[in-house]
Amino acid sequence: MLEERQENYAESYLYRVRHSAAHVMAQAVLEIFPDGKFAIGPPIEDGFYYDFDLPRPLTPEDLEVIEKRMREIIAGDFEFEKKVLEAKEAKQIFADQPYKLELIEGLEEGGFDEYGEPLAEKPEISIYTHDQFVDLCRGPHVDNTGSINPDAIKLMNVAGAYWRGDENRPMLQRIYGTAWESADDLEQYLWKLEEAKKRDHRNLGKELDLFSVNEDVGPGLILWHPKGGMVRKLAEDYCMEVHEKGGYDFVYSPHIGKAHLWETSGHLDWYQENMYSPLDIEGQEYYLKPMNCPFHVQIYKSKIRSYRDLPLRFAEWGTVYRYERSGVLHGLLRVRGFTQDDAHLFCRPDQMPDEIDRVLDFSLSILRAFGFRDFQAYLATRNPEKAAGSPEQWEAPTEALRNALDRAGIAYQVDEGEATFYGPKIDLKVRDALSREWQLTTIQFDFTLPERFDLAFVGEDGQEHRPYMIHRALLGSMERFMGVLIEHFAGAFPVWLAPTQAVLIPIADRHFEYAGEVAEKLRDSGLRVEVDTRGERMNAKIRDAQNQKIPYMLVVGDREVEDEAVSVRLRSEENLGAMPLESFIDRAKADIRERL
RNA sequence: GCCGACGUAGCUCAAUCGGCAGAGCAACCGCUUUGUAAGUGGUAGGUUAUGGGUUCAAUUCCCAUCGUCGGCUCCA
Repeated sequence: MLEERQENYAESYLYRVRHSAAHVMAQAVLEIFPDGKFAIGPPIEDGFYYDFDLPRPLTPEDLEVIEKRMREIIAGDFEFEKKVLEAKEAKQIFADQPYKLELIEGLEEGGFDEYGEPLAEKPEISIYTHDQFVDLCRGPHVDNTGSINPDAIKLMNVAGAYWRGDENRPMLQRIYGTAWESADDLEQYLWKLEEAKKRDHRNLGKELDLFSVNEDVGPGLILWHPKGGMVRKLAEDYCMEVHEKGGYDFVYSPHIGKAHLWETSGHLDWYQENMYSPLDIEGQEYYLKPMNCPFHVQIYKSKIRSYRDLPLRFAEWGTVYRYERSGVLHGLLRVRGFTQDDAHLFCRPDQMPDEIDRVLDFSLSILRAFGFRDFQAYLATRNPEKAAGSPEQWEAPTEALRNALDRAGIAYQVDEGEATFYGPKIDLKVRDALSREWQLTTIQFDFTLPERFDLAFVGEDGQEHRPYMIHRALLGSMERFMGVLIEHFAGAFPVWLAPTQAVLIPIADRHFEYAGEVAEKLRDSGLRVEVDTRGERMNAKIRDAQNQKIPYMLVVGDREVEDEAVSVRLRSEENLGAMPLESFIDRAKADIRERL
């Protein structure tokens, strides 16, 4: 599905518009900085960029000047002319452009296009010219610069980017721009960005008092406040309940473990750069756990396992700590300490396909319960360059993963050779309300740990056999998942997850007593209720409850006291009017049951 | 980590050329007793992120550190 979309995009008119806009921008930039060097400038989702090596950092004012000049070039209606030439000729044209020369050399050798992407066959070398500007480019472009709509382009921002994405190469300045066919499209896109900003979980986290990060605690470490803590608890309660029903056993493990454990598991070999420095305890080195697997493996190993015991499913909401470079931290989505809804499945080879089916279905049903409908899966297969075990060992699990995906009937793509060395995996992404993709679930085979820890079960034949081990996290991490939930619902959690489900709004002081009684009754029937006893007017209380995205606002005044009723207003602004308390309770319970 | 921008009251933001640090909201104390998105008056709130430097004088200029944001790279 996604792949198709991308293929279509590359052939679309809009793609050519954006590609052309990138060239126009490069011309404008190089007119301002005649000695500037330019690198690559492809269309991307929603726009384009171009990388430059310039004598000074660009400012927002520069962008305005560049954008203005772009409109002049567009108005000039210059033709885009393509010319195919020999590498030698191309090198002469770009003699003082080192990045272009490097690209030409790459093209000459074949194997890579001008964006550094691998190619099947050796490409031709071509240039595109418009006005006075020449760029190495395979196209395609629009016919004339005039085909770009000057009212539908906008330069967005400047950011650093390494040449060829390699941190050992020079840091270039990347200008991001967006381009559309019509001014309306541009406006709509900018609106969507605004909308995304309003939903930003970092802002909502503050406004709804869900969580914070504190400078003194440390970057990438989350403090859950009571409201956010409640949402998280509710999410965890639900998941734990279905895990128990789904045949999982709950285990708990410590936050630290001896160096020897991590040596055995191999983490100190291949994961150490993501691990924090060891603690010294009585002369022994202990590491904060970056993963839960070794502990679960040790629980497996705590006694002799029979084939009759399998499958074993050990689940733990396990908090792990991973070193992330300071620049990549991002709200709840990328943190240094987080809690995985982790589990490890140990099974016999004959049970493996069924286990895979089960866990994939399980994941989908949980994600659906949280309101996600649109899924995209990625099957990562063996990378011959770095893979534990033999190709034959990989076959059955890879097939099982593929079959499970076919049976589940969800869109998936195969990422050939993208697996980690220790086994094939499925990653599951969900699409949110703004149709952005978020990776949540991961289901990974592990060929290495059963070997390293010498895991075994006694078979029917009385002999020792090696179990399969599958690592899986469904929501991924609670922190990241909460961030995704906040953005998906724009903070308006479904009733079953809302930290406060109803707020009672007494109109005057004399209604406080009745409001308190109603609140007690609602709490008795399991609802999470607050009473707003501030000396504010009803209008102000409604406004605040609305901003807090509380599902039900229950106004009580003289009439309601008289009738033993509540007047129900929904956060959708719908006013349901007065109803008997029992009717409201029924309504709320139905909404909760339906997960609305 | 790297490139760039930024850091002022709990929050959102002002402060002209270097010249007494301010507003709205929130909080607190009053008045108001309210019928579906902000009633009203007052009070309090600051080592301008931290440390150093330049200057008669620094929120403002310089340096370092910490942190935040947009990207690169990586990823649950």
